[in-house]
Amino acid sequence: MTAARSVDNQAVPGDAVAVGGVGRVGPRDGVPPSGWTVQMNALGEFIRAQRQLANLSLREMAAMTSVSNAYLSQVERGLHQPSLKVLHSIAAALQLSTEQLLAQAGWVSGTREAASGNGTEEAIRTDPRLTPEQRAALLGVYRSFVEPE
Amino acid sequence: MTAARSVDNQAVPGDAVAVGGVGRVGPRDGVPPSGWTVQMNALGEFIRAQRQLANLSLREMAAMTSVSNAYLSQVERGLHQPSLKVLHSIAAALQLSTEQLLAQAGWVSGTREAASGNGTEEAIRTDPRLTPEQRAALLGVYRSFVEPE
DNA sequence: CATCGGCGTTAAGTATGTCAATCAGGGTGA
DNA sequence: TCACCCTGATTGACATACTTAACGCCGATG
Repeated sequence: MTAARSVDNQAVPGDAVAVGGVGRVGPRDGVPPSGWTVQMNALGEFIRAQRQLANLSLREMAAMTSVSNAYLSQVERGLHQPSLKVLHSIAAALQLSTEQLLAQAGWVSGTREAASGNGTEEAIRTDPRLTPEQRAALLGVYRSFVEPE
Repeated sequence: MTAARSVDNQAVPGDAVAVGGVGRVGPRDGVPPSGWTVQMNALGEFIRAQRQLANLSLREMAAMTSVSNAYLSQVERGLHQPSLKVLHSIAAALQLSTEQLLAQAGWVSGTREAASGNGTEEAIRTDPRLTPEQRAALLGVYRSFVEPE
């Protein structure tokens, strides 16, 4: 765990995936014909991560998306493939574009700018809400993260 | 049911489908909770057009996509909302990108540029070069900077 | 004419997405 | 302690996606 905020992670018996290991999911294109459940899993984990990052409970998100918390739970755990409609609502609630969600699920290969990753630097640099000192600090942290050595 | 459909035979193209101009209202709405059949219709028409353009019969396309011709027919007629899996197969068969199909269906808003300042948050959250922990940490710092309270 | 084979559509069945109600656990305050 | 309220997870009922087997129509061949 070691997340900044203690996310009350109450795993049940069996406790599936700890968020620790995976690292990141790369956008891989192609048509994985049978490796399907993998994508559901990746999508679910991504959604859960985003939701927790936004400090939303399942029920809060359910209210925003008009999707039942029960189903959201199942989607996040990779038990179901959500429809377009649901996916779209989720993206809206998380303030993401549908494409980004789809990219995470491995469905859509495009996503030019998100893949490069240096969009973050640019965003920080041009963020009008930050003071120069804050900008510098944030950039420093970010660079220390992404810099290999 | 509701065979409000004229008996016109399945003559191939040439028949004007001009049903009074759908008119693609605007890229403004997200997903109008109830007005969503419009998009199914648009998607279906687009698929049918593309298929005929490629000189494919429903059964041929069914073979390529591993989706039954019957279902393809219904999708093209706007009777059903295909799942991601099916949509992806269709896109492949028509040699289109999934994004193009989704765009036609009106699901992806294309370029979502929100200059309202949360661009940084989004960039951080979707940066593939960050681990989940790093994301959470960076986001925490950023929020502490811009926090209004 | 009759038969065959292709076309798109329909009917009925199965699989899967989705919801409302409920459960078990944990934190908080009286 | 107990009573609350909120968290995520489960269950059973229903709606929708999807398939297989048929139908009616048309053109080509015999």
